[in-house]
Order: sequence, then structure tokens, then C-alpha cells
Amino acid sequence: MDKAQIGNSDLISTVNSRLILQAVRVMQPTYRASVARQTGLKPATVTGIVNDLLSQQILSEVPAATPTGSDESGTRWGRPPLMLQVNADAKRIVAIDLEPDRIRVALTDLLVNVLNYQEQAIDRFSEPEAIIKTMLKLAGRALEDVDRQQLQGVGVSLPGLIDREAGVLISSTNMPKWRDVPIRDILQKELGVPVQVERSIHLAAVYEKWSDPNHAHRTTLMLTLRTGVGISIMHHGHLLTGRRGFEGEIGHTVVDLNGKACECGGKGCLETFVSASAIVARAAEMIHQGKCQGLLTAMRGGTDLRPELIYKFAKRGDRDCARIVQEIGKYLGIAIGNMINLFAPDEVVICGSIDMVE
Amino acid sequence: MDKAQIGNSDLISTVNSRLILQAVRVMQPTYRASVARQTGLKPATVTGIVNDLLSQQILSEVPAATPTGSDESGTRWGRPPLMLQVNADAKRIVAIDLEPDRIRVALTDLLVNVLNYQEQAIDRFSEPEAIIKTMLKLAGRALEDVDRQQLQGVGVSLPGLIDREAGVLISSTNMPKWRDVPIRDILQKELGVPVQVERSIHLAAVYEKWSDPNHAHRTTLMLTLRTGVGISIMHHGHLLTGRRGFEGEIGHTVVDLNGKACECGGKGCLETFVSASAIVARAAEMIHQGKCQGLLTAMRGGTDLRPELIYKFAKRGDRDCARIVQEIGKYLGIAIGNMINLFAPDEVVICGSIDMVE
DNA sequence: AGACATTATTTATGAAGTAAACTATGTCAC
DNA sequence: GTGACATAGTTTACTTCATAAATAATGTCT
Repeated sequence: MDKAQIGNSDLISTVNSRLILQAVRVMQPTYRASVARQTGLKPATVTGIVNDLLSQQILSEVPAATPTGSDESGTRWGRPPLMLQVNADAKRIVAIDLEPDRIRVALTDLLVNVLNYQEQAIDRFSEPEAIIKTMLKLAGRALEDVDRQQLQGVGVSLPGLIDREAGVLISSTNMPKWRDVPIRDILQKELGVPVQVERSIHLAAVYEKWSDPNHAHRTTLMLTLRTGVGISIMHHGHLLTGRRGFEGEIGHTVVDLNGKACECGGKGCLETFVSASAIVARAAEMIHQGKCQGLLTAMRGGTDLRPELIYKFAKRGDRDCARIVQEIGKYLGIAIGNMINLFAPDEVVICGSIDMVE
Repeated sequence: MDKAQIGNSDLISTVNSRLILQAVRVMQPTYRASVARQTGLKPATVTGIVNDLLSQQILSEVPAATPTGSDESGTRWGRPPLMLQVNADAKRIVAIDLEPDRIRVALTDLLVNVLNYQEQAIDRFSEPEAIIKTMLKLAGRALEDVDRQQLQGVGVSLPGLIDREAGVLISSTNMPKWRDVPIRDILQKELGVPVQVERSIHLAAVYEKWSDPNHAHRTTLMLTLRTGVGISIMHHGHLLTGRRGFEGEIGHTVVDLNGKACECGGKGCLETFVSASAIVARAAEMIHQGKCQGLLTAMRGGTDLRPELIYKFAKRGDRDCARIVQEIGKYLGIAIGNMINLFAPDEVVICGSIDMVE
């Protein structure tokens, strides 16, 4: 049997602190009595924890306010509350987004306002060591004026299969040299602060939940389009994740068993229809059959064959290109429909765009 | 914002009691010091909670035991532990399984040993009121010799879509008269004890987790075959369930977009290939085409056309019937493969059998 | 009989939530 | 202005739990 969470006063305080911090973040500006009503905690408890958070400067008190009681004539009474809000400046967070073609590093405050942003192009075929060096350089710059005490931690978004427990990037389709790289430990050692890693495609869902306080008991299905298709499911406030991070591979879901062979060994996988390379291949095939003449002309004019070009032609009324786009929708629709049957989500979010990686 | 679990001493005690009870159940017979090591709780804490559980008679102490310490020569030392085990007789549970063609009621003890079992055939077209009356009759009989104090509660397994929060059976394919029946509240009122409802197809997964202590951090995909196909996912110890209980509908996942129209409005749903009625229809179609002559002969002999008959012929070497069975496997395989891509489960369990309902 | 190892309990302490009393602070009526 | 009123927030005394540390219990072995 694994060790589970045990109950002690530590558990109580983390649970309640989070609850209160969350409540203030969502309702701010707000005040102690309101927080108590919302969370179900008693006023005395809220006072204690709020004072604690005030002394840590994670919350701050705002002076002015008017009484909350009122009647139909607009008469107000009662002691005016002391308003609370999150002191965004109390902490700093560094976010590192590794993508096949670039690294993006942001320094944010507690409310995830971006204070500083850097972007640097990389070659997706580089050695991981070199790329990590670049990440460290950018992170170092972001942290130049940050007190280490103030730094909450570093979050890293990775484009591929990860092992969450070990903090390892197992593999990445678009970055072939990355194989079992223990990136969390490397960064943690170099930066000397706690580092967390997560799979890129899931982070949109995490943010969605964070920014929407009513999300706790809903189920959201989020599809992320990029070079391929990823799926994330936020279920009752929890992100569905496998131990090894292998989940979310909707791209290799079979949507047409008579379809083309896929790299994965399957036949008719979703990605044989909706990935950037599949779309381009499909267009090339049609050009070969003498269709999509518009595309051919554009290419002779020096333009690259890219998904967005096909879409542009489709919008302009090119029948053949429109058919390609329509097919993408059809297969995406089948996949989404299947997911809806399985999860009965309260909402489906599609984000990103189908891009090529050089 | 919804009200979340707040932290107070109640939380601590429930968390720790459950932890300890669970540990004892899994390791029994065991002893306090071992429980403390396993759970991470301190010995004094375990003593306190165990004594509490002993006084409630949920646990019992077994006298004999030998010292636990030992060296290579087999020498043993130390104070011999007081062994603990779950006192299965402390509580009684009533389990009611409603199926389209029968009601099954069991009285069990805390370890889910069946003490008493009753089964009664029902007509799936009956009014819900009549069926509930039968359920109450059987439950009443099961409870005849049970002290109400001893009764932990009643669990009901329902064959269809449920609303867990409301305890309502929303609809059931095989029991057309059941529409939005608030069965939990009805039973609760009549029996005067807490009633919980769950969807039948998911309960195999729940039991699987309960009976396997190492299950907490695994992901299991469980397919349940009956008149159709249901899927349950046990993920990190939690059953994936939607608020309205609409999930698990893998049967209406599209596996062949050129397939037949399905009742649900889709085309090529899994259930158009692997449900009992679909299989029979497929065989009838083949007979019409002059195939499956063996089946035809059997049917002229008065045998009903049922899935198991087709399977019997397939096993005997009937080529056409074998093809039907093979097709079932093919489509089931696609659906399962897709699920594996999505969830990367640690294991896939297929249970049940494809049955007809009269 | 006494050393030893291990299990189990007791006692004292501390952390956290909470009920209830109490203080604080505004508005309004007079 | 003064006091009633309503609501916000704090203080105090108390309870519940976990826990560290001391202690007791119980067997084997020398």
C-alpha cells in the first residue's frame, strides 16, 4: 500500500490557507466575514489565517469601504469591512515554455501578471544540453532583480511525454534528441529553487480551471492543436494525468479504419488527417492528381506549402482546398464526438492552431 | 465558488480512521506498530484510533502472536504484538442489483461476505413502482434479523444513466418505463437508512479497486459487456464519473464512419457492431445472403438466434459465424486501442458477456 | 535473574478550529 | 450630540487531535 495523505494539523492549515487564499483571489476585493461565509470557516479561524497571510504579505488590506448592510431605501449600516486583496508582488514565479522552435521565459507575480518576457529561437535538433543552457541563461536574466526569498518557484512546460514523478522529459516528437532528460532535477540544481514540470498540452486546461472559480465541479474537454492534436481533460477540478504522462494521445485514436498507415503503426489515426504534415501531404497528393491548381501556382511563386496557405485558399473559394479543410473538420468531429460520449463534459474547448515546425 | 472540504479536527479523524481501517483490512492480521509504519502515523495516534475502532467493535484483537524481530539463526525477540483484524460482523450492508430481467439482493458483512442472497425475476416493461415494491420486499426480508444499529447502509446498482447527486435513474435502455425515477430517496424513505446509488457498469471497477490495495495509483480501464458495451475508468484511485452520470458511453463511439446508422443518430457506433442485437441482426443479414446455413438449420429446429449460438457455431468451425465473431473483436479492438492511447492504463479488464435481454 | 528488542500506552505539549463574549465602527433617528 | 442598531472583526477559553518522549509490557536468550 502506498503512503497516503495523513491527517494532522499541517493538513488542516494547508487546506484552510489555500481555501482562503483562493477565496480572496476569486472575490477580491473582499473581507474576512465574506470569506468566512463563502468557505464555511468560522470568523475566528479566518481572522487567524488572514493575519498570517497578511504578515507573510501574501494578502494586503485596503483601507476604505462602506458598510455592507442595507435595506430597500438604500440605508446602509454596520461596521464597514476591512477589504482584502492578494498582494501580487509578494511572490515571483518563473515560467519556462520549451517549444520545438523556441524557448519562452516569463517572470510573473502571484496573479500571473507577466513582469518580464523573453523569447529565443532554438533549433529543434540541438542537443538537450545546449538548449538547457539557453533556458538557464534566460531564467537567470529573468531572476536578475528578484530576491530569492521572493521566488515561489519555476514551472516548465514541456512538449512531449513526461514522467511527472521523476520530472523527466521522456521523448518529444519534434525534438528527437530529447530522450529521458531529467530536466526538473537539472534546473532545480542549477537554479536552487523548486521546479515543476508539466506537459504543454495540459497547461491550457490547468489555466482554464485556475482562472474560472466555478470550474471545480465541471468537466472540461480541451483539445490543443499544434503540430498534432492533444487532449486534456479537467475532471471535477483534477487534471487527468497518467503516472508516466502518456495520456492525452488522442492523435493516435483511430477515426477511419480504412485510412492511411500512421507512424505509430496504426491505420487511420486522427493525426493522419489533422496534423500539419498530414494536411500538407494531402494537399501534395491532390496537386499530384491535378487538383488544387491555385496552390500549385502559389508554390511556383515561391510560397511554402503550409496548412495556413491551404486554409487561405479554402476561404477564397478554392473547392479542392475547401474539401481538405472540410475533411479535417470531419475527422476532428468524430474524435470530439467520441470523447463527448465518453466524458459528457460540460464544455469542450479547442485551442491552438495547426502549425508546421521547421 | 462551491463550498469545498474545510480543514478541522473532523477531517483529521475521518482521514486517519479510514487510513487505519484500510491498512488493517488489507494487511490483516496485523498489529499497531506495523499499521503505524505503513500509514506514516505515529504509534500513539494509531493506539488512540485503534482503541476507538475496537470499542466500536469494527476491529477486534486476536490474542496469540510471536515476536516480530529475528536474526539469521531464527532467533526471535521483542514483545509479541497484539494482532488486529476487521470484525466483519460489526456492520451489515444491503446490496441491491437492479437488472432488466431480475433483482438481486444480498446482505453482506463489512468484508462483503454474502450472508444472504435472494433473486427474483422481473419483467423489464413493468412500472417502476411495482419493481421498487419488489426491491423493498426483498430488502425487507434481507433485513429481518438485522439490528438497525448494525446496518451501515444500502447500495443500489442501476442499469442506466444516473444522476449521482440527486440519486435518480434518468433512463435505462432496457427498461423503457424508468424515466427520472428518484429511486434513492424512495428507498431511503421506506427503509429509513442511507442509500447510495451507482451505475452498474462502474461497480466492477469500484470492487476491483477495493479488493486490490495496490490499486491506488494505477489506472485501470474496465470494459463491461452485457447487452451493450460500457467502459469505466479507475484513475489514481478515483472512478471517473460525470455529474449527471452520462459518461462511460463507449458504445456510441464511432469505430467505422462508413458503418450502419445507430439508434443514437450516429453512424458506425461500436454498438452497431458489438451489441447483442447488432450481432443477431448481422447474422440474420448473412442468413438472408445465403450464408451461415448452420444457424439457419438450428433455427428451423426451434433454437433462438442468440449471440451465444453464433459463437458456438464459430467455435465448431462455421466460417461465416467465425467471421462475425472476428468482426466483433476487430471493432472492440479499435475502441480499446483508442482508449489505451488516451489513458495509457496500467491494465485493461474486460468483464461480462454479450447477452440478450428478453 | 537480567539484558535486549520490540510493541504498546501514558503523559505532557502544542497546533489548530471554534463558540461565545466582546470590541470596533459606521448609520440613522431623535 | 447621543444612543440604538447592525455588521465586522478580535479575544478568550475550551476542545480535539497528533505527537514526542518517557514508560510499561512481554517475549527470547544468555
